[in-house]
Amino acid sequence: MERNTRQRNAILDAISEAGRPLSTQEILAAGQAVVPSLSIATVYRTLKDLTAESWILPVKLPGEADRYEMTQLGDHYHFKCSACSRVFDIHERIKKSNLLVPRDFVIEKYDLILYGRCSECQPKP
Amino acid sequence: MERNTRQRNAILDAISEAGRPLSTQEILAAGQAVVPSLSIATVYRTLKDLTAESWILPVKLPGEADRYEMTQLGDHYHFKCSACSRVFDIHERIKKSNLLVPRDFVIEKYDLILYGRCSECQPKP
DNA sequence: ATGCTATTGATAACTTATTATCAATTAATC
DNA sequence: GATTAATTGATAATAAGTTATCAATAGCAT
Repeated sequence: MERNTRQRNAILDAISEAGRPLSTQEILAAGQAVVPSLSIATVYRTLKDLTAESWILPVKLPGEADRYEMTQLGDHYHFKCSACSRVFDIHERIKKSNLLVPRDFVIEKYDLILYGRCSECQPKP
Repeated sequence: MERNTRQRNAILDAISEAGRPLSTQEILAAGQAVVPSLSIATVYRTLKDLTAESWILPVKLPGEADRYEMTQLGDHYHFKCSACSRVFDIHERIKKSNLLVPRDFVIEKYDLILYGRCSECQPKP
């Protein structure tokens, strides 16, 4: 892209300020809070551009559409709340020595996805 | 289902003998080796039935269609070869103490997916 | 402020995986 | 072997997410 538009800024701001991966619908809603006319087509277009320019990265969970987060977050994994469906970043690493595979298999990377209840979704005592 | 058909037997045999999760196309190919007329519609129908009867389970990887494996395998995780695209079972566990999340987050379950090269797909030295 | 053209918004089209349809086939019973 | 209804095969239909289309809008340079 060559022009600085309100839509593009709103989308990148939404992702940048979320602190967790956002779905396209979450990005649309957050963007429309700033630019009410924002359309889902522009969201997809802009996500594609921002991804190509390495500002953001897709976060893939099994059976779900891609979410997006800023690239500079470094290695981490993800926690999905089974109640509110939000995904959170977990900034911890697993010791690679804990990842056992048969000899002759070589690990290049791995994804760890945790499922459970986030702090806001604990069952009432 | 109420009848014992060659198609159903071929599909369940394929999954049972594979020793790893199979995609619908792999199941179709393996089944057609026994029943050449086997159609993809029958594969999907039978997978649905076998899943409902708990003979098999879907294996979900991010961004990919479900694969299927036998249910009795117990807890384990999966390794996908980036060269041949096959998925293998890894019968190891992670120590739960290695899974750190913020306080007030409660883990219910997790998926660990490894990516790399399987023993048959190592780069030539 | 004007003009040019990239970008947007609305929606149709597309994609890939899966499911529904229905005539033909076949397993199970007699 | 004939009967009958469940199952199959071929293909159309569906679903959900994403992309393409194109007239209208709005950045940016002048």
